[in-house]
Amino acid sequence: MKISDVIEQFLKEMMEENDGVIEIRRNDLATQFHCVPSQINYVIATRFKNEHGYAVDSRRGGGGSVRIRRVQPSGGNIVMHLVNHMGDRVSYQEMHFFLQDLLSAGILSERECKLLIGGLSDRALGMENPHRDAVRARALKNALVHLIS
Amino acid sequence: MKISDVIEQFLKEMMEENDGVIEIRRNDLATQFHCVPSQINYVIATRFKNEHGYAVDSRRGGGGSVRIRRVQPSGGNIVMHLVNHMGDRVSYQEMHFFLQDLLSAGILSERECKLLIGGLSDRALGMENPHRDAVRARALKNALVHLIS
DNA sequence: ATTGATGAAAGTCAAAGAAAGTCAAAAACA
DNA sequence: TGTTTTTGACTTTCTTTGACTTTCATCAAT
Repeated sequence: MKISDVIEQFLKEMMEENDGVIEIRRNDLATQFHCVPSQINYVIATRFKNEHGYAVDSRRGGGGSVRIRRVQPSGGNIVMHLVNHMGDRVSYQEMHFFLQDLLSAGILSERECKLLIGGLSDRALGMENPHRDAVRARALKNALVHLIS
Repeated sequence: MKISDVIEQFLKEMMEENDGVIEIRRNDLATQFHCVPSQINYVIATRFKNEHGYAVDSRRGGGGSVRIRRVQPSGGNIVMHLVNHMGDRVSYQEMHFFLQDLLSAGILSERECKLLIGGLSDRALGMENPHRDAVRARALKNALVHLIS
């Protein structure tokens, strides 16, 4: 049994018992499983992607930690369907279509769409393509999964 | 829970109950929370910045103290006030502080904050600093301005 | 009334500490 | 062989600590 699988299993069980949210200290977990800390990053990067329905955020520095949340079963399926059909580049136009869908499905409000349209416009992101559309894709997925988890 | 966060919380609650003005003795506060006095300076420097709507002034010497007060942005437009004072680089942590401001001012909902926190996290943006904080600053400003226009 | 000493505040700044992140080489596996 | 996993050296971010500095008030001596 691979250590990565063991850690993945452990985290997912922990999440089951915990309403879909866990908060861990990377170094503690590494100690617990006798592996290097960056192994935890590997597990998170490969097993807890947005596309799988997980939102991750973390803080560095003293008192820092990593939090992982799972999408809520209710209402999550439409969003996850979109997230999984998004690909890893999303143009501004495409984003509009996605947001239109979510708006008419009643999942996002008009204000919420506005925030994303403003924040993830070409002007806001600033960089050139293809980088820009890649950043937008990641940002949009993260935003949506974060919202419903 | 970090001691800095505890102190921040304490001061903000105190300010709530006190009409937006508090006056503290740095050394007493440090004693009360079992930390060094300069920790108080750290909390004030990171959590009570001007751009978050606080004004700090202090007197040294015998009988000295620190006064912190909430400043209402004149003209009433809190969003524009924040956007104008944001600077052209915003860290993830700073964004949290800004969003907290907007949340407690009743300008953004919790969902709207979640969208931005997820969409503009380090993970979502992907690139390295200093570029990352610059993109986040632009994106956040654009999102907020777009929202109110 | 001026000066000077003393002590009581707060301020500054950089080092140390505490976390997480990155990246690519090495190893294991299919 | 090509992909996935493991490892570890190095980096970044944030917090805590403490030595040193500056400012102010008071009081005693001129």
